[in-house]
Amino acid sequence: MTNPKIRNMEDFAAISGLSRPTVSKYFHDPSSVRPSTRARIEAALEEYDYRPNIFAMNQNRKLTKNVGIVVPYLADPFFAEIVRVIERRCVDAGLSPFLFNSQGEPEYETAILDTLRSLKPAGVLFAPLGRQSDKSAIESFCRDVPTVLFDSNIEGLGEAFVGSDNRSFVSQTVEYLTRTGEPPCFFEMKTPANPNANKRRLAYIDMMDRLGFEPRIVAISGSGWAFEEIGKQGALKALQEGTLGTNTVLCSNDRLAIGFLSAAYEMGLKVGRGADCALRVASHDDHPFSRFTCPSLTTAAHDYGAVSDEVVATLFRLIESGGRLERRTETLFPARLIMRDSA
Amino acid sequence: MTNPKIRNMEDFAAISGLSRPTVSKYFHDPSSVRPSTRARIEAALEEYDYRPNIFAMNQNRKLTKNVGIVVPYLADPFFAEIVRVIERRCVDAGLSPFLFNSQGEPEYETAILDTLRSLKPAGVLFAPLGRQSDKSAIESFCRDVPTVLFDSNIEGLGEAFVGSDNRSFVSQTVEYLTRTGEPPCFFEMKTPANPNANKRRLAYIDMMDRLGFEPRIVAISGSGWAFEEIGKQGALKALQEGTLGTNTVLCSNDRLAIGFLSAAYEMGLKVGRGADCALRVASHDDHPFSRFTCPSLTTAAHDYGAVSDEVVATLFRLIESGGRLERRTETLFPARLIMRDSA
DNA sequence: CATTAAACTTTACGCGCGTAAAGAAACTTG
DNA sequence: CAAGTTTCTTTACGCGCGTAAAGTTTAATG
Repeated sequence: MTNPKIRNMEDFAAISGLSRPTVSKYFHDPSSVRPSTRARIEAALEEYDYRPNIFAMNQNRKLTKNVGIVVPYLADPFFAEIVRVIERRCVDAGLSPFLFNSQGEPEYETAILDTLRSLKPAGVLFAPLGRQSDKSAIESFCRDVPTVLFDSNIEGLGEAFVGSDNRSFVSQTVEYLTRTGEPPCFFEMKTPANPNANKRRLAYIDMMDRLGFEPRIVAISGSGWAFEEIGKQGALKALQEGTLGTNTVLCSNDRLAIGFLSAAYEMGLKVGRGADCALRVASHDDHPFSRFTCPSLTTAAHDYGAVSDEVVATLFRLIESGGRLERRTETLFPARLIMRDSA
Repeated sequence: MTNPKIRNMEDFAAISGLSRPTVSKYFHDPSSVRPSTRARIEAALEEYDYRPNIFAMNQNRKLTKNVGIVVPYLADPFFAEIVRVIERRCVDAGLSPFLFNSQGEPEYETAILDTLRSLKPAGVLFAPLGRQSDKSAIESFCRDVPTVLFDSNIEGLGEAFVGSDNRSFVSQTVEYLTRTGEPPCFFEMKTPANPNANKRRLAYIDMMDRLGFEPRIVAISGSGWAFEEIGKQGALKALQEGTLGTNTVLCSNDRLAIGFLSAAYEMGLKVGRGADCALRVASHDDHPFSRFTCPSLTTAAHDYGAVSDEVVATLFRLIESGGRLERRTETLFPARLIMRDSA
């Protein structure tokens, strides 16, 4: 079938009876050539499975079609899920997504930015580590490469930020919990890595104040990204020492809650709304596994679809307007309360 | 600081007082130049943060330092975890890992292979979808690109396979369960996507035969990668209809088991070893979350570390021997039984 | 059918680097 | 210190493609 070996675009242009610049134009944008020409190229493409050399292509293009996606911790199903959606959208739009995982480490994050810089991406979707991030490295990166931040905002950096409205998460859970039972304490890590955690704590305090209740923070120790384990140990300790001060617990995020539920189960404490239950537990994020916990977790859900859509849409706007936006926008999506069995 | 703008290797060689070919050699292998020369380059590197253009670099190199990593479903924490370790090893070895996610779709998997081909990687670590994979596409890919398969084997393809010994998983769980209680039924999807599932079923049947028990397969319906949901629905159905035929359930994998436990909890069935328990549930994989289920899950664990190590070691051997190995090796690691509370 | 715009061909240059060859300079060794 | 070896410099070419300019063909329009 593939009799004459196609070594490059020159060869391929020859066998399809066109000139190389025309073929080059086609690969840049198939609709930029006459339909009849396009048909000829695509017919040839069927027969000889030629693909332009990625490296040579990107070397001279002012703007590549590469898109960088950087997340702080890919083993967290929350990010895995968001990335899955974003990646697909990019491919559908003819872009080449390159996925990077900071693995919770600032040095790694900075190294990724360096790599990314030399990939000359048309745009980057970047969820920073947060508190631990090397701000100056990110700042310099954002100056050179069109970047959309998501999940964790860093004030003023990047061309735009897309994320969820932490206030909306907390106000809904706190409102629901106070309305249906005891006011909740707030269960979180002492030194959270993610800025969203801080926003949630502040929103909790504010919300409790507003409703006329005394805020009560249960800050557990532990660092890193093993949130479930940290939550479990923290919960065991808090439950044994009785430091919760209420029968209602609002966890900062679902992964901590998963640990909490595990601890409660081990201690024989039944969690839920029923009269026979010792505790109510609610949380935030709608982690992919939160519907399978025991009991299933009442939580405030990210609008995954809307966030992903907006992130990608912002990226496209950014690319189309040549890498810079008029002004930095911050888009926050509200949460949706999901009532399950845990509270 | 960076007064003269460094635009390319030429410029950089000039300011570091060396010739471009020498600098080029350094970037190819820092130890290939005299220590004093290396020091000069690295000093200059400190001052002017030059990085060679990735695209130009790879264009002419016969062998790039790129490594492709392809997994079937990244939102599965099992893969996320393995990838995390593998990625790190590659970076430490001076290779550039590129991560790809097949997202459970054969077309996507094939497209990734095409992309990967043009990335001219030194080697590829590839966990295929399995049954759904386009075998001929993979075969052709493996002919062109040095590939190590992992997780799912495809007979004869790739230069090597590294995975876990399904027989070892099942024999340990079956032995343990039969020894300590009723013989287990085997809970699995009717049409599993992954070939490991088939091997586990066969090992179960074989093991039960050998121990003189009647094998009993509970095959639930459902397709795709939402294993927890499939397991939960299947478990609800099986428990309501009483089709298990025993109080002991061995799930094909942890994600199904997570669904099963959720179903049991909702039905008020207590799972565990105690006298007050209605069911025992065990499984395979040691999924990152299996220690946080309620009750915590008794399971047979992959030796994540050993598998990752061996995968990467095989890749390095493959690269060093120029992309081909003398003979195709298949390395299987045994499981380790982890007794927790569910059985 | 003439006019004009769009699409194409030809020609040519450049991107940033790999890499090879030949000779000069710097290190080793006895 | 001479001989040999390693490392470096100089020179030069090529990779596969982007892209620009100028000229030619094709299609669209009145």
